[in-house]
Order: sequence, then structure tokens, then C-alpha cells
Amino acid sequence: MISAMHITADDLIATLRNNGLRITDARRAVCGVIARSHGDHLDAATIHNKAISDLGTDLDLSTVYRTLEALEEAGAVRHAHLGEAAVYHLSEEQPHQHLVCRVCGSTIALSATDLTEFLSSVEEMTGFVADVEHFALWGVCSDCNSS
Amino acid sequence: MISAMHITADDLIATLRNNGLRITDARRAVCGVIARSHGDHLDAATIHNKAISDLGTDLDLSTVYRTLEALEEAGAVRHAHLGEAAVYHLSEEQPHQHLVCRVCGSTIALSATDLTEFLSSVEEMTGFVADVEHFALWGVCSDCNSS
DNA sequence: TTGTTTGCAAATTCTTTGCAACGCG
DNA sequence: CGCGTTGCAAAGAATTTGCAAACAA
Repeated sequence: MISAMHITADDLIATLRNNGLRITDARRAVCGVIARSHGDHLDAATIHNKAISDLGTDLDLSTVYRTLEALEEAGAVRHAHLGEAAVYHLSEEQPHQHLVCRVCGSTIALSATDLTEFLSSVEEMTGFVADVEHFALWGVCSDCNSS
Repeated sequence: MISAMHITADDLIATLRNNGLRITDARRAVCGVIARSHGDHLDAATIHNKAISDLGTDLDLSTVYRTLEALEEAGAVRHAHLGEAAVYHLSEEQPHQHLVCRVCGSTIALSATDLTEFLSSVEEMTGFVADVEHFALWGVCSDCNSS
């Protein structure tokens, strides 16, 4: 199993191995980038770039996608849609709702505990259990609103 | 101005005209489809197909995109992201949050009045004014949850 | 007429897939 | 060694763009 507090690249690699997958340099690199990303949500292109510079050698973008898919299937990673491209993050991260400003593009993270009441009332009304992480909330931030 | 209760194709066409744009068969057709869509959120491909069958003649998809863009710039139409493709709807529609089930793909609409409390608390905490319409809320519906 | 729109084809962006060569276990 | 992985190149899906011909005003 995985330690709950701080996931390392080795934890992710162990996850892959435990799912019967082989460990390669490419996968080590992607796991390293994700593990270091704590808090950040990175898109495939960014992960790709970081992995290449870590690795020193080239690495195909499709391999990055396939590794992320494997990690997601293993339950260690999830993806969200905050804008154009999908962004990836560790699943153990505390759930939070992203608020993306349509004017300036800035992103605010709102802890899911602040949403508890809202989410239970949604569930009560509809039976729908929401995953706030997956899609951002679009709107206008206070800075852009006041100007 | 536009009547508040029920927007017609002519209203949309008038909006375009008032913005200095010319009225063409293609634009009339797209406006017709949008005006009839009341409540539905249609993607570009669907609007394209409906417009072609209304029109009887062919119509390029890029023209549909350009017309939708013009209507959006004029403020009469907005788009949202509920899944893969963008969906378009009249801006005068009552704001509602879409709940999209990640398992079965079904969509529930939740009126924004049910969200009022939530939205004001978000605004209070962050100054962020949310547009619930733009992104769906992802999750699992009650049917898929119970099975 | 004249500047706007359209159709067409091609480019873009993000993501997925087929396949032969490669390499982990 | 054998089968899972990779790189590469090509396919895809949604959307955008350049351009010459067609058209509204």
C-alpha cells in the first residue's frame, strides 16, 4: 500500500509494479514528475517536457499519455479539466474545487471542506455524488470584477 | 431590445443586424435552430445538421462556428462544456448547473436557485462570481451509485 | 459596387492507436 | 526468451483559419 501523507515516485512505481506492469525509464520519469508536482496540476505536455529534462534522453508524448493512463487505472492519479487540456494530479490530494477566472485566467483553489454543505445538499436533492475536482468552476475573480 | 420571455429566430437575427452584421441564409438557419432549442444545449455538429435540413441546401460547419461566435459576441448565445464538445444555448435561459454522471453519461439539470447559498458563500470567501453554467459538475448519479 | 460571408481545404491542438523494434523480468 | 513497452507516424475529434468566389446592403 501507499503511505497516506506524501507520495513519492517510488510509491507510484510500486503501484505500477503491483499492477503487474513493468518498470521502465520512461515510467520512472513520469512518476517522478507527478510525485514532485504535489499541489500542481500538470498537463501532458508539461509532464512530457519535465520528464525529458529529468531523463536527459527523449521520450514520446504518447508514452506519457499511456503512463498517465496506467497510473490513473491503478488509482494513483486522476485528471481534471480546468481549461483546454486535461491536467493530472495525485489522487491522494485533498479534493478542492478550482475556480478559474474567465477574464484573467487565474485559478483559485477552494478546499472541498468549504463545499461540504453544498455537496450534501446536491446529494440530498438528486442522489448525485459530485466529484468537484473534475471540472473547474468558471467565473470572474474579485480583481477582474472590481475593475 | 429583446423580449425577455421567449427569444425567436428573428430576435437573434435582429441582434446580428444591430451589431452591423449581414443577414444570410446560413445565419438565419443557425438562428432558427438555436431559437427552437429552448432548454436544450446543442453542439456545433448537431446545430450544423439541423440547419442543413432546415435549409435544404448544404452549409459548412465552419460557417456554423462563425455564426455561433458572432451570436456569442453579441451576447445572445453562450457555450458550456458538459463533455467532449462545446454546447451552445441562449444566454437568456435560466442558469442551471449540469450534473453529468461519469458512469452512464446521464445529465441532471439543477436550477441555479438551488445553488444560491453555495454561490454566495463562494463569493463571500473568495470574491469569485461563478458562472455555474459553463462547466458541468462531474460525478455519479443515484442509479449508478446504488448498483 | 464593395466590404462581408461563405465554402473549401488545410492547419491546429489535444489525444489515441497500430505496428515493428526494443528491453524488462 | 517472451511479452509488455516504446517510438514513430498516422489517425482522430473538435475547432480555427486563409483565401478566392459569392452575396447582402
